[in-house]
Amino acid sequence: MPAPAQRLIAHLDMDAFYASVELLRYPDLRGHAVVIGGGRRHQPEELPDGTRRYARLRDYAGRGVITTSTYEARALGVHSGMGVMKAAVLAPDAVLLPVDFDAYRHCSRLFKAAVRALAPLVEDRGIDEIYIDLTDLPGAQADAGRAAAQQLKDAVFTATGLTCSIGVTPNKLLSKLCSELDKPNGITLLGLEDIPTRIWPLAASKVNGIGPKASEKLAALGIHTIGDVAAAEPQFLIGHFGKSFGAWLHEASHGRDERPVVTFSEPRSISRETTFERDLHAVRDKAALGAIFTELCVQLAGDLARKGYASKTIGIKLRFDDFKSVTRDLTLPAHTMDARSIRRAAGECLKRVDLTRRLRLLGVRAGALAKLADLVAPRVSHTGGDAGDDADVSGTHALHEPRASYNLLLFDTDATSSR
DNA sequence: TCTGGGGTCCTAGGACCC
DNA sequence: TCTGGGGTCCTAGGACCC
Repeated sequence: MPAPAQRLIAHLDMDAFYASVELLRYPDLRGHAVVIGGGRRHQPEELPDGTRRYARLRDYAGRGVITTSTYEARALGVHSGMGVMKAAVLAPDAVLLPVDFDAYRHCSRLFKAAVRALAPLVEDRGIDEIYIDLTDLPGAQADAGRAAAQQLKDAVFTATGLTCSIGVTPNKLLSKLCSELDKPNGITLLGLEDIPTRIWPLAASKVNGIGPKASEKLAALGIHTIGDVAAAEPQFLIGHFGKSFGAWLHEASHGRDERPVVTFSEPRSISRETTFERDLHAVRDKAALGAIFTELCVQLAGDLARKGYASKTIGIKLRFDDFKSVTRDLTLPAHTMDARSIRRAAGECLKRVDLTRRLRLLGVRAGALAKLADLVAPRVSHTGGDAGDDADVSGTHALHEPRASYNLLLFDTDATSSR
């Protein structure tokens, strides 16, 4: 019996994506330490002589984190996730630019379209990275995907003017690891036979799925590299990390991963949240908090409508001044996409939280989503008053196990609802 | 001077039903 | 006074990722 052909999976990761997009429009910053992040209010200023004046990290005051930085800034120790104020200590002269998601989304669409034109089996992994299944791409197997990877890089550059790094291996886990190995602007190919020499020396934390907590726990057990994990007994890992995660650690460390490239998936939740410029108190800042709360619900309702979903479970998220977070949620009798219904459900959730401490973040989430089209699928026509037709429709539904409730709460009729 | 915003998945206990 | 198991839904928290 012939063995099934080995898969050929690519992971494509854009190089310092947000920062690189900014350099397209501010080419004079090329070669400089540039950082993207913070709040608003630090747009470059166009001067009469045609040059620009940029904000520097040292000028910044307030909350906010670094979203991305150029490789020059990273060399100074500035990394994404770092507080801007902390980064300013390390690199006071670095240029600070505000985040412009519209621009990044535009470039994201361009590079993904360029890739799909060459290889259609693409899995979205956020704004700046994708997996691509090259297994059945004509000619790709001949050179383990090298020529295909180069073509993809060329196409991305032609479409956007941006570079990326690509890893090509038999699965997603290894490809994700490999796209990092020759960054920026690199191609890394790897076969299963290369795992001991090229994968096992890497830190365990490089594996997608081994985060800070798991790394720390592994380190406490004397396990630092992926090879250390691979050398551990599966039962030892299961004993310390549980049946599911422990077994996965063992498989992952040996480079085994059967997950397919998934070209489409329905969203599970949609949310909006905001961190306040200063911490707010439920009583003393009631008005401000209430306005923000309502605004989040209105935005969320807009997102649902735009994307064509209704939600049956509304939740809130609070973060207190001590950075502790809590969530509460409420499942409704029917799906909704109405801002006032969302606001009312979120208000019920809020009542279940102790609001003694001041708040730094408030969020609203819509879960248990159903596509609007599925909810209203069978015509709801009351024009003729044809009871027979209606009965027939609902009978069909009872038999066919509706995927979602029909009872879509489109409008809030409760005039006394809180504001 | 701390730490954004948008997601996914997993675990675990209790309710409730058969 | 003792004694089931399984399945699903709901809720809360947490790890992790981009």
